[in-house]
Amino acid sequence: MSDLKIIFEKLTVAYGPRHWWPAETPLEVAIGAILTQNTNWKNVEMAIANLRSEIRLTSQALIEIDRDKLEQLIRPSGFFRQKAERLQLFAEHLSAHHDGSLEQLLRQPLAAARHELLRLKGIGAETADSILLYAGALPSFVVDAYTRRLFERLGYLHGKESYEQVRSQFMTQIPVDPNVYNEYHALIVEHCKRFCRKQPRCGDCCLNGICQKTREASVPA
DNA sequence: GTCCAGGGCCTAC
DNA sequence: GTAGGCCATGGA
Repeated sequence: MSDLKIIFEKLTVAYGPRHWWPAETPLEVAIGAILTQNTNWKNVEMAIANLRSEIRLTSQALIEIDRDKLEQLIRPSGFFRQKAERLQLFAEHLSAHHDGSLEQLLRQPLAAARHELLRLKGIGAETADSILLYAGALPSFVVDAYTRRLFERLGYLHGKESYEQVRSQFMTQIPVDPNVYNEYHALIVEHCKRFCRKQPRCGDCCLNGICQKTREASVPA
């Protein structure tokens, strides 16, 4: 069994199934994925609550709402001007090419859907993979800052790998299964929120023994 | 007051 | 191709 699978199992035992990404529709997942760019999820929840209070979360409603109004509604999520533009460009793309339906975009083969998302302004690799995985249940592994931080601490990454390199490393070593990718990413986030923030606070965590950082910390100076 | 959070774009080199 | 600056809010 590969190390990545062992780590997945340890995290699963420690935290249990996460059933991640609270959202009612695929489009809502995509909205959250854009709003959470470099932003705390709590702030995103406030922004989505504001949106819900004013409009239905449909591509048409996102297109029709006044830009300034949209900016004010999503303001708590930060970077509100560029995120408002990204939301409207995304909705306009869906309207122009998929009858306003994200589900239709996601019915394509994974590679085609990913390529299409990556061509949109404001949709980078992580946001695209989050949409593919959490909105479309397509097996595209999500690499985020937590993934890098945890696996650098574990000694599997060195910080110089590209996004695509890290992604393919995961996708070749763990089963091609959206349920596994979904859980794995969610477990990484849960673990990092507890133990691997920027300011290291290694504690008695479930990965003791295989974490390079923990081993280093336990060696007397 | 400072640091951090579920990134991505643009520019310069 | 890649390093650095910029975008911005709210909570700890």
